[in-house]
Amino acid sequence: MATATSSPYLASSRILSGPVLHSDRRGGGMQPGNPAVTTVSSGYRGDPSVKMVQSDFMQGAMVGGNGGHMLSHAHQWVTSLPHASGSPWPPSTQTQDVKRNREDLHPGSALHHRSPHLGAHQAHSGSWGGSSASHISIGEGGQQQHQQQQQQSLIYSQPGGFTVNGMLSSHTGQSLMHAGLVRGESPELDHRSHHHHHHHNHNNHAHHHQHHGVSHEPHSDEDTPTSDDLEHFAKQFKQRRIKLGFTQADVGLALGTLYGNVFSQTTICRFEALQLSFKNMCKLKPLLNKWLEEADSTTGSPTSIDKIATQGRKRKKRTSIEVSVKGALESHFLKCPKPSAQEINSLAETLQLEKEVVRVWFCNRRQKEKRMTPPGLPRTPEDAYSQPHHLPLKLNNVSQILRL
DNA sequence: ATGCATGAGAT
DNA sequence: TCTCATGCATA
Repeated sequence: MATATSSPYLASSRILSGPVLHSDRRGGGMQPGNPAVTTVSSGYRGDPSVKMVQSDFMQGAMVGGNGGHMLSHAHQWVTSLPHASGSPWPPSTQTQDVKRNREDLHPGSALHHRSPHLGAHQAHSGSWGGSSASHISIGEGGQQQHQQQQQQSLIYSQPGGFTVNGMLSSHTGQSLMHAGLVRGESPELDHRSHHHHHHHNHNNHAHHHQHHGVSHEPHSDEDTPTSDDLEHFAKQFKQRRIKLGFTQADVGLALGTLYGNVFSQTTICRFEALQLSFKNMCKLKPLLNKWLEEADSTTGSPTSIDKIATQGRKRKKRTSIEVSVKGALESHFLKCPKPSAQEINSLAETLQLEKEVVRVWFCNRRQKEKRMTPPGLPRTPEDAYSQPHHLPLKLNNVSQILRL
């Protein structure tokens, strides 16, 4: 495999369609001594224009240790033999260029039909002032993180009208009736009032909506859902989405046309799998909820959105790190999740990886640690018991809550 | 479904 | 530089 062929990042070639090549897995092991391979690809990146508002809430420190119980993560990196191959990409200068455009192009949109029925919406009351937080000890291993960054973005709600792709706004007044009538579920969500009162707060945008007295449920968006709400919603969402015959990618695109925010299949997938940070989950939920309402209220229509060509930007090829190397990285991570630049350098040398690759690996590893769901999230309650390790989720959120 | 990557913002 | 939100490219 001629991997690595061309320059690592070609800056100017906008290869539209040519899948340049991909090779990555070593097949025969050429190039001994190379722990990682990289594949070439051309990519584009795009559309920096979207952002959304989000309340910057907690973010927190996560960790594994906690008072509850174990926290060691089990992971499964096997030590397999290293295949060697790949090629190191030369230190190219990456000049960046800006580009904006949308990415992703794919015509397909599923237009299956959807069955009219049910609606799921969440009803949680809202603040989770009393959610399950209480006392957990965080911290350990390493350091405390404190950080909380908030990014603000704006909200875009398209002013009504235009219905993209055929979906006319024919929502049958669902907006009004949701929580109230529909929804035949809500097993165990919301309020698990524990003790404690936290005021979450500090959000820049104050939103206080007036409650009109009754029946109307609080707009399901806008209030901070509890982890259970999110969990429940995600599940419900996935189920509906599938029934309606949409793919994760379809949803991502639809969100773009509907609200101006395009999301990739990846993001939708992560949402469903609760693999996003709590804050991120909260941000996306309203949008997805809206899409859901639109989707099941619309009666058959093609979702067509054309995609414009994308212009290209170069993306560094993805480095494929060998299992054994990953194992080494993992070990180090356990010892020190936040290695200094120096440590990164030496590690990189030892492992024969680009320093940047190592740095990014740690960043990603840390991020992973912060997700809502631990690596092998028990899919069923039963599994929860059978699986000793991993925090039963939600615990993670607690830490976030505690943060503030 | 995920691994590695990019970038904006906060430090 | 890190964190965080996101996504291309992959398996």
